[in-house]
Amino acid sequence: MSKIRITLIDGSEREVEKGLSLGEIAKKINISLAKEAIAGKVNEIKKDLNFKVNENSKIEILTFSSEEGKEIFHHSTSHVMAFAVKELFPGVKFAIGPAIKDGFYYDFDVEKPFTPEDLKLIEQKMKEIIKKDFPFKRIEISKEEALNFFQERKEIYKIELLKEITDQYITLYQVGNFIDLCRGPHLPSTGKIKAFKLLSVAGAYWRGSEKNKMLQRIYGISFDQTSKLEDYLRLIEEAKRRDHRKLGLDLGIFSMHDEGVGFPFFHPKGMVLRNILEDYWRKEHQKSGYWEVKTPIILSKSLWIQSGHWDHYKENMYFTKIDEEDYAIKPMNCPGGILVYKCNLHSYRELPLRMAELGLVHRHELSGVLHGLFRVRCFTQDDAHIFMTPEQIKEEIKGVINLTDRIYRTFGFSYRVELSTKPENAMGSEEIWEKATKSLEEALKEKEISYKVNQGEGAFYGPKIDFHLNDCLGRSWQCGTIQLDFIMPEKFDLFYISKIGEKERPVMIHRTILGSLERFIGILIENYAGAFPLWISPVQVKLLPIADRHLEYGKKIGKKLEENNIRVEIEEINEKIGAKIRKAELEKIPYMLIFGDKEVAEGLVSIRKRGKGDLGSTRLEQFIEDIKGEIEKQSIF
RNA sequence: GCCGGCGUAGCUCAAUCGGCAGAGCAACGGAAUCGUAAUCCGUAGGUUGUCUGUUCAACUCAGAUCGCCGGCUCCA
Repeated sequence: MSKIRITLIDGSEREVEKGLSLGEIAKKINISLAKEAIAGKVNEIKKDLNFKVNENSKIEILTFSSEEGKEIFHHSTSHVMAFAVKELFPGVKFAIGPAIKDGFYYDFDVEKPFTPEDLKLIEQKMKEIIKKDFPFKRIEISKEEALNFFQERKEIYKIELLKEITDQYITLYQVGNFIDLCRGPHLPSTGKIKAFKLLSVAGAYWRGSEKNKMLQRIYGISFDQTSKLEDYLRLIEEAKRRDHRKLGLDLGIFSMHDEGVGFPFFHPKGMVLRNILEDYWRKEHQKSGYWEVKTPIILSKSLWIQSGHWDHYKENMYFTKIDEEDYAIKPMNCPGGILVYKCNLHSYRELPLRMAELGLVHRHELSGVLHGLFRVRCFTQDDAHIFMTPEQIKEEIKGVINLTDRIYRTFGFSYRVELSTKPENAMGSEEIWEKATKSLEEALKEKEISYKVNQGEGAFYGPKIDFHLNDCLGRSWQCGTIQLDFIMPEKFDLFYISKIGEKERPVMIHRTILGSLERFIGILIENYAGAFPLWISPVQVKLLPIADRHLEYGKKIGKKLEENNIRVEIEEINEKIGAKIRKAELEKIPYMLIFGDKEVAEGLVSIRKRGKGDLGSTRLEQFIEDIKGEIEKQSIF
């Protein structure tokens, strides 16, 4: 029997018999690898485990621990779900059923939407299918045969998909008696799916377009081990426990009301938090050479026509009338900033001119997208507009990246970066867009930051870099954005006087770092589960007297703490110390100071740290010194 | 905006087939003055989101409407 050479991912080579399947090769490499094998890659192309290798190749065996393996695993589970749905609801038509970041979904066209009870039935059926360990069979047929096959079954969505495939041969996959159009690869058999759960049903448009029919989408997740499913479900529970909408209300940070849907109300504790963030933000921006401005919320329609918002952003804007004249509530801060720039004649010596604004903008978002502080109809952008010469672009962008990085780190966030290019409704020439996009790319490359490109997702006036924060549960949130703009300066005829005394056109950067103060506060609440780091905690210290007669001492030390700019509250409720502690713990206050006869007599305080417990007693002066140091450090623990 | 689910006291949740709306926590009053996550007793709290209808009778059934939740689309 002839032999072939295979190269493994670690670079090692070995000789095997020609015509072995990937699964058999896996067994030769390592028996436990063969057990875990999901599919494989031959010369970078994903293949089923029963794919026979007939020539020298680079081989990789995929398991659940790789992203690609996981994806195949989820995708196969979606086929199992579709099979179950076919068994239980014979009339359904099948759309698409891909793997997604967390699990998979399948879109079905059904007469009646699925109910939660239906999900249980489907799960039950899936269990049966998995138990029977059906093999996934790959079928290769001509495009014409495939068309006939799906036409007979009136699978209109599959036919639509098929028509777009230009390959001569089409692959189908069969599990039991469910045959689906699919590129594969798949698990060898359904028995590999050790744990799965159907999570939710939701309406979803065919091909994501509002113009198309709404289908029923079932979301699910699956794992190769039961314990992983349990971990995942725990994570979902944990996320629910941290929900900023609930915590925000409980901790007195903000509230929402029917009287102003999408417009958050900030409560006293929330304002403390917000003001701390703003103070910190201002300090950082002063250090980085920014000036701060404030521009009005309502501005004349003519300004929005000139800026292009009237043509490109009207759907999202609110309007009003003043003295019979049309006005708009600002959805962005840039036109206001531009008017400030235009007040003076600017020399090249002033550039780059960095103008920051904590600007309150209003945007009409569709009612269905509103979500706590994460998605609102009015929010405060930590905006800035930088006016500069074309030569300064790259350095300025790098400067913004540095500032962003520093601010995110302060809160303990890592992040990833995306670059969005020219959208369909863009203003300005192809050439300008190309130049702008290139500057952003170059800055990222020089900073050695890896990024993902989103084709066609830029703003209408320019390409952008987006920053996505990762929180402690592994979720990500869009916050910062850097948008390069050659168009507004043109529209508003901005200029500066160059070295040789001529008028030159500046370039603009629009940028945010926190993104929206409101959203950022929501993220902080969830990331810290409401237990804020000391330096941003609305209340830093709670004073807990053992008995009523110690209240007076408490007021004295409260005053001393206040004199040292420490945010303090005293507990005056008539309760036992255990109850007072419990209350303070639930309020997630970082430090509790407890004092009774002993402390009053000796001028001490007993320190209790949130989540940690009793730290013993110390002199008040010592505590003040320590806590001031800790606040100064902006420690995130 | 679209699809589905849900709206009962400040919060968390009960109320059988359509038959007088109830509990815990919180609040308030009182007793106890207590040493590191809940002391005990009492009081008050409601047009069951809103409107319309069916019915002898509606928290319960139907329709409309507002809001919330999960998604789709969109996004800071």
